[in-house]
Amino acid sequence: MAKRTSLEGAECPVARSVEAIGDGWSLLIVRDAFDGIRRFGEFQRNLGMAKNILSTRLRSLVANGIFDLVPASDGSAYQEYVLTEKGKGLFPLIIGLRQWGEAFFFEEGEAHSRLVDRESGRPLQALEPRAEDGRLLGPEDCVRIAAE
Amino acid sequence: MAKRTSLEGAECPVARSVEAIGDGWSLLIVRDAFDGIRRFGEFQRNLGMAKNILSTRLRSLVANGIFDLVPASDGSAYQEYVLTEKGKGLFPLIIGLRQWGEAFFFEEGEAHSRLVDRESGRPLQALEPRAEDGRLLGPEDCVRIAAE
DNA sequence: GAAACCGGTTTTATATTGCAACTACATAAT
DNA sequence: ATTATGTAGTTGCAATATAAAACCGGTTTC
Repeated sequence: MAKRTSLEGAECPVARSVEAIGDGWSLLIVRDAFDGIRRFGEFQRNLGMAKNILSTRLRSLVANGIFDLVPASDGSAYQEYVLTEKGKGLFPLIIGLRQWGEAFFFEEGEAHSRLVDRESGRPLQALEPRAEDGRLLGPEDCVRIAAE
Repeated sequence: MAKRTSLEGAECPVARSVEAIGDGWSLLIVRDAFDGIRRFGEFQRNLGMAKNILSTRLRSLVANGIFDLVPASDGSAYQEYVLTEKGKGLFPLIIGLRQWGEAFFFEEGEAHSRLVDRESGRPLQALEPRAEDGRLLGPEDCVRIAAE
């Protein structure tokens, strides 16, 4: 997307999020991070992406406070990319991507990787937007109001 | 991201989703659609993006079954882009982007647009991944298992 | 009937991507 | 100790995508 100057400092939270991770590779990198990937080479092999791009993406993710660069946990002289609290905050988003993909891009019975609750081994509940009082909300039940 | 050949037909639902909407503009277009935007010119003015890019994005979103192109509802000879059921399925994802943005990109008290429940006028509950039995799940409580 | 509007496409310049080669340092093998 | 291999990048270059502006044919408004 390159410049997208119209979005800098936007008053819409969606726009700011998109500014930080609204790019396919970044989302996949974060997905992998949730699966325990931490090292540059692991990301690179796993995603099959060019190293220079991975390099710039990771730099940007670190700059955006989504990853921290810390000394490797295996005692080697290398470093690891670990999710910050902000990065972990993307968990529902990645779940959302996964559930939407499962619902609309796979045939019945078509094999795909699954994300399961470690304790029960069963899939998660579908994410559902709800009102404060618990009512289930669809797109038509919501209104966006501009910044005051 | 251009080619990303490594992702075509991926067995990971996240990857397929990213293939379809993992691009900043597409996400913002969908966000606007949830706010009731339907016409080419509305999207263009609203997002401040180049018309040629909007054109290719909308074409791709239609090709991916996220929007339908239908005759304009005002009786004019023009057409409108309306979300399909699949497109509406992105609602939780957009909420996820919004809530993450609100949580991590705004200072306390900093003004931003809000999405509220139409009935109560109050903000939504935070999206929370849960196990089937209702337990709240964090990233550490989940495991990804490969396609069988 | 003229002027403005709508929904694009075309053109052109610039920025980003992706690949392959290269580098510097760390670790492992002989 | 020397050599090989692995890690984590960077650099150069060609291909591709993006952005801005001009253009264009039908539509609606005046």
